[in-house]
Amino acid sequence: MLQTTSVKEALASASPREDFLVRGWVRTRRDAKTFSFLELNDGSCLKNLQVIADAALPNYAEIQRLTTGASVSVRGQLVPSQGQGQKWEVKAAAVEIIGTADATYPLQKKGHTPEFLREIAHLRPRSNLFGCVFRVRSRLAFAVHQFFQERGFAYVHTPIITGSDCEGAGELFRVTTLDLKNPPRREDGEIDSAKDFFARPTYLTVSGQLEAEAFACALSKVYTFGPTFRAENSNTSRHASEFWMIEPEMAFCDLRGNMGLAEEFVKYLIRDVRTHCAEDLELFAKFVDKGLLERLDFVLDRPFQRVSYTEAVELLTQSGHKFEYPVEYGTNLQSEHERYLTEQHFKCPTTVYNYPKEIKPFYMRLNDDDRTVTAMDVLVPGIGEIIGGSQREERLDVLQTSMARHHLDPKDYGWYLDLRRYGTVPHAGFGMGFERMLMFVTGVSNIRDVIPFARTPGNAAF
RNA sequence: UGCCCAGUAGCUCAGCGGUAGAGCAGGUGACUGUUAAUCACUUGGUCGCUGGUUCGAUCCCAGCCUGGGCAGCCA
Repeated sequence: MLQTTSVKEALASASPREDFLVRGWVRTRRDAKTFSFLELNDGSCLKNLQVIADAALPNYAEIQRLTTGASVSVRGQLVPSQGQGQKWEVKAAAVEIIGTADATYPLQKKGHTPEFLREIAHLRPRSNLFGCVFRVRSRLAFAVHQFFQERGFAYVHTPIITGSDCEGAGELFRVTTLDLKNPPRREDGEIDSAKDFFARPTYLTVSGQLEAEAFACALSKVYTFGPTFRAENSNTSRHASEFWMIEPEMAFCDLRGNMGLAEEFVKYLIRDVRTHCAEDLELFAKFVDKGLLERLDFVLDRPFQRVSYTEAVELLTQSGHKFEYPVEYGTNLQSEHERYLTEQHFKCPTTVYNYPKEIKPFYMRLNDDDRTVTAMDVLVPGIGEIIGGSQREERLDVLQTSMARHHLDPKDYGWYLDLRRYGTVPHAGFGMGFERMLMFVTGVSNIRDVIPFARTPGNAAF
C-alpha cells in the first residue's frame, strides 16, 4: 500500500513525485473551467496543499460538491505549481471522498473569533490559529524535556492524587469514592474518610513540589511536568482549573542558582520555539500580536532584571505613577504593580525576590534579616507571573518554627520534616505555568485558547 | 466571588418605541490556473430567557442565563 505523505513533507519536497498519497481535510474549493482546486490541510503544518482535480475524474460531480471540512484521500503526482503562491501542487489521479461535511459545518474559510471557536472545542484545532497553537504546544513540551534532560535532570512523576495540600497553593478538588448521597459518618456526624478509598481525605494535586523535594534530596536535580488542579473560582484570562506545571527542584542550590535556571529556561524555550515553529509564530505575529517576534527577540537579547521586593516597593512608590491600589511594604504586589515593573519600568522579564515572610508559604527559606524569605517571582510583560519559586527551608528548627507560625500541624508533614532530619541540604526550585509560557510565546491572550479542552469554573463541556 | 461591557441570520456586525438589514457562509447561474477568487440572483431571524412599563417592546426597566474584560486567588 502507498504510504501517506504529509502536507508538510510534500511542500518541502525537493523534486516532483509520481504516485503519491495525501490525506486530510478540505479547507476550501475553487472551481475552474475544466477542474477544481482543493485546498487540503492535514494539520502537519499551517499551509495547505493545492490539489488539482480534473473534470475527467470519474467522481468529478461529487468532488464539485465538496465543502469546507470534508475529508479526502488524494492519489496523484506532486508537480511544480503553475500558479503563484505555492511551489508544489498535486495533480490528482484519484480523489476518494472519505467523509463529507454539510452546510452545518461551523468552520468557515473566513476568520473566526477565539470566543466562538471555544464553543466548538472539538473542531477548533482544524482552524489555522488553533492548529498553530497546538503544534507549538507540542514543541514547547518537547523543549521542556530537552532542556532538563540536557542538563542532567531526572524526570519525576509526582502523584496526581495526593493527601497533602501544599499549603498556600489554593483550593483543592476532593477525590473520593464515597457515596455522596449517603456517606459513612463517624459518631460525631462528620464524614468518615477512614472508610474512603485511600482511608484518608485525598485531593487532586495542586503542586508536586513537596514530593519533588524528596527526589531532589536523592537524585540531586529533578523536574516534574504534569497536570495540576486548583479549585479556585478564578475567572481571568490567565487561570485554569486544570493546567500543566513544570517544577524543577535542585539540591545544593540557592536562590541565585534558582533565578539563574529560571532565566536560562525561559530563554531556552523561546529560542527553541523561535527556530522550530517559525511558520506558526509568523501567523501569531500577523493576526494575534503584531509585536510578538520583536518581543521574543528582545527577551533573548538581554538579561532579566532582578529586583528585591524592597527595591520594587521603593521603585513603585517613587515612580510617581498613580496606582489603583497603594504600594505598601508588607503586602502583596498587585497585578497593576507587577505589570508596571515588567511592562513600563523595565520593559523586560523581571525577577522579584526576597519577599516579606508574612506573605509567603511556610517552606520558603528565611533570610538572615529574619524578615524576608527567599521567594522569587518571574514577571513577564503581558501575562504577569509566569514562574514562582524559592529556596526551601532546609534547617529543621527554622522550618518547624515557620510551620508553627502558619498554624500547620507537624504531624501532617512528617515525611517532609524527615528530609531535614536526615542529610538535609540547601535546595531550591520553582514552578512554571506551562500554559502561561505558551501564551507568552504565542501572544495568545487567553489561557483557554492554549489548552486543548479547557477546564474553568462552570465549564467542562468537552 | 466582586466591578464593568456585550448578547440581532451559521459567522462578524449595523439598526430602531410601530415586529429588521449588510458582508461572509449556504443555494442557483455565469466566468475563471484560482489563492479568504470574481459577478448576478437567492434561502435564511420566536432580535438570549422571564417578567414589567406602554395602545404597541428587538429597542425602555428589573431579574436571570451565557460570553468577554478587569480584580482577587496563583502558575
